[in-house]
Amino acid sequence: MSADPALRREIPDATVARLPEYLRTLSRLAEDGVPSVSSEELAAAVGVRSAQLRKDLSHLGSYGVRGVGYDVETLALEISRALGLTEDWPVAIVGMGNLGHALASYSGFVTKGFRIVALFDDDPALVGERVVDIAIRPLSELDDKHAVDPISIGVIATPAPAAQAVCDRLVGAGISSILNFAPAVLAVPEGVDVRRVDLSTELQILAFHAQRKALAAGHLGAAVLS
Amino acid sequence: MSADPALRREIPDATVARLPEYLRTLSRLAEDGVPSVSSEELAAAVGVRSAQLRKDLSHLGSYGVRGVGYDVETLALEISRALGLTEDWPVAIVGMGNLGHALASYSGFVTKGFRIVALFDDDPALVGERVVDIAIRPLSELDDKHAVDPISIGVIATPAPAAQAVCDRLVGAGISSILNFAPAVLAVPEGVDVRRVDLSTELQILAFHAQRKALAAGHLGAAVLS
DNA sequence: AGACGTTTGTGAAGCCATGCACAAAGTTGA
DNA sequence: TCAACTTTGTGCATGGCTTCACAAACGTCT
Repeated sequence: MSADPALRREIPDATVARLPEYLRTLSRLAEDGVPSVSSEELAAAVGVRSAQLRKDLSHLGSYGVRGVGYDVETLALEISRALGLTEDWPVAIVGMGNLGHALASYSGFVTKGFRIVALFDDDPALVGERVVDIAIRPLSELDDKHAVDPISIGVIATPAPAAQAVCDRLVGAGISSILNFAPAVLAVPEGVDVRRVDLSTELQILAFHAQRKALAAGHLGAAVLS
Repeated sequence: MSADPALRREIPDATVARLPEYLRTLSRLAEDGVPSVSSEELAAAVGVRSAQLRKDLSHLGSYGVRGVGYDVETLALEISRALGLTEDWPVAIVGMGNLGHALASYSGFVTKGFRIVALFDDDPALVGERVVDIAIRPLSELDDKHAVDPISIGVIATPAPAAQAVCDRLVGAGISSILNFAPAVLAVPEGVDVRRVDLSTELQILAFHAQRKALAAGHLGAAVLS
């Protein structure tokens, strides 16, 4: 009757954001031959409260055994299913500068569930070069349906000024999941998901806390400014 | 009397996370010669609600003019001050593989407030190489106080297995702000800030939503599983 | 079989963040 | 000078996430 809670219920965004972390830790445990974990142990390894872990997992279904814990293999599989990693997602990277190269050869990319199927860059000096056994092509070929396999996820690794135009092309090609490394806010139609990863934003957040600590610790006056 | 609200009041983390975005947009407006913006305009450019923008800015102080809006230059300066970007933060990158190279030459790094002062890698094939005019050195020199300028922020761009050991070294050298690109949870003492940027986590979150969309759109049954 | 110890799954409470709606404050024009 | 208009700053309500605390469920040992 009731099939898969993961596909029926609503899973909170905050929970979804933590699932990859749980999965990574579970995979490591599985490699080490650990058969099962308690919520307390797993939570400690990931760095969250055990109650939070249990509540997160409860959104996927009831895969634990009371008095025992969770079977590592089973739980890893269920999280994979919830995240949609049981099927392969074809990924394309646009912008093959330093960052694009790093992303393409990043091992974590290939792990599970994702497969790079296309690399794009309009720089003639880069077109034709092969990275991880895939030739870099000009972005114009993205529109050509016959030249490109289906793509589920587009990664933008271009400079900021080019990001919006690239994004429009990706959306035009039917891609509705985009990972944006360019420091730019992208305008997209309804139904398209954009996640942004920004190095300088992260640095600035660190700087804020660093400043806070510096002020709290040493010279907590520093009022002699204006 | 009351000096700087940014240094006195508590600024919510959620607000701090948005300030860099506001700052980036304001900088672009300043370059374009725009003298002032309303909360409505700025919010639209960043992609948030105007009420949220106003509430965020209210935590820094009262820098707007009713009936007019915010002076672009002034607001940019105040956000910079709140984030601690009026002084330079020396940054070190550990792990000069593909990602480390990309980070070192990433333009956004140099923009404002941050300055790369050291590059480390223990691979003999990399030691000595110069990137952005800085020579790569072995990590052992980090401990040598005389060989390294003060460092405020450490960036970990190593493979996951090495991350914890590198982190321990950074902390041992007195660094209390760490940006971690390795897919690993780092254990650090109280008072040390770690922010993690993980590509595969972001991809997995995208995959979750993509799966959700696929199920909702097409075959919303798919119950023929178990 | 039954009692005991352990761990899950979850109601309930508290907390933080978001969004609304409006008074206060400022500008512009007559 | 005064009225009309614009936009900020904020009290309040709403919603979501986190944490607590405990009953229900399971295995184990006698």
